[in-house]
Amino acid sequence: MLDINFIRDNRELVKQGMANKGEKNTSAVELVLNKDEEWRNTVTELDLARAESNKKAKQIGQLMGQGKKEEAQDLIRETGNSKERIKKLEELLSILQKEREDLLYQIPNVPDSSVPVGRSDEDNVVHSSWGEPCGDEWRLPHWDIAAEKKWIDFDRGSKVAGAGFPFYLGLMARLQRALINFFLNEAVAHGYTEIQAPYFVNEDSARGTGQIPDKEDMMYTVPRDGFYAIPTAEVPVTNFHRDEILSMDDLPIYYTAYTPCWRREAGSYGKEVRGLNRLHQFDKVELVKFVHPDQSDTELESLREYAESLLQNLKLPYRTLLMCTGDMGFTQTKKYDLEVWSPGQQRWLEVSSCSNFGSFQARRMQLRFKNEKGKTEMVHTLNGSGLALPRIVASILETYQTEAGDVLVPDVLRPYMGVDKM
RNA sequence: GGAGAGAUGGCUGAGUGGUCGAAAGCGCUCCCCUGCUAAGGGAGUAUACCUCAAAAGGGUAUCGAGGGUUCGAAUCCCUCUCUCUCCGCCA
Repeated sequence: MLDINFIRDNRELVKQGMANKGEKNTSAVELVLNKDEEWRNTVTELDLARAESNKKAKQIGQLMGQGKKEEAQDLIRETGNSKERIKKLEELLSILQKEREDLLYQIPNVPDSSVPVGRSDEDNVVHSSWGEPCGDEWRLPHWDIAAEKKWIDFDRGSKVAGAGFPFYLGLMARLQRALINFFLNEAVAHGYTEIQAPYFVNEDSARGTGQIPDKEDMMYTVPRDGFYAIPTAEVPVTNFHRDEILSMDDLPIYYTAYTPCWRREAGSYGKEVRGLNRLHQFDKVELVKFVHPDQSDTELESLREYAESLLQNLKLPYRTLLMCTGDMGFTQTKKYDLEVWSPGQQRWLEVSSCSNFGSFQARRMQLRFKNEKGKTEMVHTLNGSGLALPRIVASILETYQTEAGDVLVPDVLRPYMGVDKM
C-alpha cells in the first residue's frame, strides 16, 4: 500500500497513476484522505481523553499511598463518564482505522515515470530482443514431442490430481531437475543466497505480498489450517523479513529459491492451457531483492539482465517487454516480461516477469531499515523469475528438436543431464 | 494427539495491582581521563502514531497477540499463537 502522507502530498499523481493502470474510478483517493482526516481527529480526541484519565488514576494512586482514602473515593466517582467516553472513542477509532485501511488497499502503486502509458498488452513496448525466432514448418509443438517420447503424462495427471497437474517421466523429469540446478547454481554464482522456503503460508504473509485482498482467487487454500499454497516463492521469501528493521549494512539482500508453485488459473481455456503453457502446479526458481530505495531502479535493470542471461546461456531466442501502465499490475512501479520463442506454436511465452515494487510491499509488511541518518525507512523490494520451468521446457523441446525426431540437450545443461541428446 | 512449563527492551534478566516505558548487568554510541594497550568516570541508547510549518516540546499506545476485570494491569481472568520438557506417533 501507499503511504497516506505521500497520497496527501501527491493526490493528483496518485489519481493519474490509478487511471493509467486502468482504474476508472479514482474516488478512493479523496475518500481515503477524508477518512484519514476523520481518523486523525479522533486519535487526537481519544489521546486527550486518555491523558485526562491517566492523570486522575495517577492522583488516585498517590492519595491511596498517602492513606487519603476518602479523597481518592471522590476522584474514583468522577471517572465514570470519561471511561465511557474513552470506550466509545476507541470503538469509533477502530472502525475508522479499518475503513481507512480498506480504502488504502484499493489504491494501486504509482507507475514509474519511465513506464509507457497504455491500456492493454497491445501497448507494451518491446524493450529488446535476442536470437532469431525460427519458423521451420516441420517443427512440432512440445506436446506432440512429449507424447511421442512418453515424457509427459497429462492423462494420468488428470486421473491422479486433475487437469494441469502432469507427470514427467524419464529424461523429462531429469531435464526439469537439471534446469532447477542450473538456475540455482547460476543465481548463487551471481550473489544470490539460496533459500528453501515453506510451500504454504499464513494469511498475514499472503497479505504482505499483496495476494490478499486483490488476488485471493489465484491461490489454493487449506481452510482447516488457515494455509495458502504458494503461487510463487515470492510470497514466503519476501515475507521472510516481514516486521523487521534491517540495518543499512544488510542491504542489498539477494535471495533465490526453488519452489513448486500452485495457481488455480480459474477461467483459462483453449490454446492458453494446451500442453505446458499453463499449469496448476509448476516449478520455478525465483529471485528476490531487498534494496535501498535509491538503488531500486538500477537493481531492476540488473535483475532483468541476469534473467536474460539465463535465456542466452540456454540459447533460446526471447524478447523483453516493458509493460505499459494498463498491463503491469496493482503492486508494481515498473515491470519487464521476458518471453521465450516457441517455434512449435509460433508464439511468445512468458517465462519471467521482473518487477520493482518500490516500498509498496514493504509498507504492507512493515519491512524497514535504518537509513544513513539513523531514521527508519521502508526498504524497496523487487522480484523476478529466474526462471519458470514449464515454458522453458516447451521452448527447449521445440527449439532443440531435430528433423530426425530427437531433442538435443542445450550445452549448459549437458553436465547436469549426462547425455547430449534425448 | 496428551500432560506440563514458559514468552519482558539489541542480549541476559528483575519485576504478582499505583509514581514502571519498565531495576541491574552486558553490548552499542558520544564525551572525559590515562603518553599506546588495558582499566576507570560521565551521558545517552525501543517502536509507532497524534499534535507542531519544522526542530524542540507535549500527548497516546505497545512487556508474544487479542479480549476482559479495575479509577489504575508487565502483574489478575479468558481465548489464541509460538517456544521448551515429557509421553505417543512418524519421514
